[in-house]
Amino acid sequence: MLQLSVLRDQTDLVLAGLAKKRYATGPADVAAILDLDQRRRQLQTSHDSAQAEANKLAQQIGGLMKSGDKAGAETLKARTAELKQHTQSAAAELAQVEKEQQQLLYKLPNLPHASVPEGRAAADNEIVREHGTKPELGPDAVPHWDLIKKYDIIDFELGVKITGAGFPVYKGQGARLQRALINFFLDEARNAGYTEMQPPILVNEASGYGTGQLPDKEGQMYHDAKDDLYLIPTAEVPLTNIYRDEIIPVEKLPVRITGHTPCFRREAGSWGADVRGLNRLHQFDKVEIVQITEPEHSYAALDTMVAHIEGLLQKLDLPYRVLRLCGGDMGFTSALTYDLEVWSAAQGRWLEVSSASNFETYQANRLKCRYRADGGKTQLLHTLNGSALALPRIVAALLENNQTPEGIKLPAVLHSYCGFEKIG
RNA sequence: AGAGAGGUGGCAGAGUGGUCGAAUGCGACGGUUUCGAAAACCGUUAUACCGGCAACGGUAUCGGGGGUUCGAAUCCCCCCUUCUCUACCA
Repeated sequence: MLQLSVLRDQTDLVLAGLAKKRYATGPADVAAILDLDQRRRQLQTSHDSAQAEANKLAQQIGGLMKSGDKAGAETLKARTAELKQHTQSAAAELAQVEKEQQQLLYKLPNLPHASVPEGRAAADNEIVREHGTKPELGPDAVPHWDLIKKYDIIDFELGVKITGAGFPVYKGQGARLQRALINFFLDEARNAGYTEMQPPILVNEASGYGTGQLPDKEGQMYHDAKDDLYLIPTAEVPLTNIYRDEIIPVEKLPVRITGHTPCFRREAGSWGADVRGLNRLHQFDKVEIVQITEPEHSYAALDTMVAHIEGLLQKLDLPYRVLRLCGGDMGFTSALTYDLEVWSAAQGRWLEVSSASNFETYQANRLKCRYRADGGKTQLLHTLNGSALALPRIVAALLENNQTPEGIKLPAVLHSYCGFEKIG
């Protein structure tokens, strides 16, 4: 959520940012918010001064009652009745105005960082760098959805039977590979200074609001109506919400945490050729890294996160590229996002395996996640997160890129984690 | 899930309708003292919003929300949560 003070004091900057993000109704929404803000402040002032008078009178009435001056007390009571009417109507209108303003604020996306390229869609994203060489596969090479059947390591039909489409069953070496990757990613994160956490994978409504999944995007999450809990779409939600309503002591900064969780996405619609096999699932595993930093350090932190993720891909020997997302393709809450994509040799295309973002104060403002700068006023922190990494497409690339007639040869770094060197 | 008891500031813990943003203690911070430290003493020690250039003033907040009242930490209702016992389970 954008800060009101920024909307007020830097309106032009906000409008330019919203335009870059391709947010159509920016000017109208901002104007409406500022109008409501003016009204809100008037109401607040009027309410507060009436309440102040009423508080004084209440004290005087108390004094009169004690001294036995019933008549005097009654006179003052008449005045408090008037005041009460005023404060009540002002409070009611104030609540209404605040609610409207809040709803409009929730609708506004974050402003993009200056380095974010202009653009509307994925084709406009900026390729920052490419690393590694794409493997040359033989003529017999097949996509991962054929490989998993050949080696019987991931079973989609079985998942359909148990749950439904998009919930695969990992079997034998497939299951062990999953566990190996999770352990590898967590160990790497820990070695990079992230504290490992195991958060709940169901979250309440307040947490959904904190990181920006709610309102408006509830359709993308599975929801348990009976207990009003949401299955997390990413560990970002519980991990970041650990720091909701916290004033973090400056010596504890930066916060660096990591966690592995299953992730659940309803992904309504969008089925087709691009989403075959492991490319898009309703349930998948992911290791997430989260940082919370002072504002002046957040972009350096984002760079270290991207470097960490690149290190993982290098150790897995996967060719990858780093993209800086354009304004139109970025997430709603992000100020700057790098996507990392690995080359899927048999599909002949890039697969997104990680997204690392700096949210600046956008989430922190919703979360009320603050610190105290130099003993002075509290100030909003910057939140960041990145996938390090999401498993399914990594698995897809590992299977496809490393297929040989003798089986799938896994990268050396995974041998001890898996307990085997090849699949098949 | 059933029964009972609780939830007060960073922590502990008073406070059952009136001047209570809240006693007291601990902790933390600043100062006096000291060569330095401890001890002692003095002072400070929440968050948000509104007004103000500021100093400062106002309002709200005693788990959350609503209600009664001129006035609520205190009374009433709903919800959340913690503990004890029972039930159930991993």
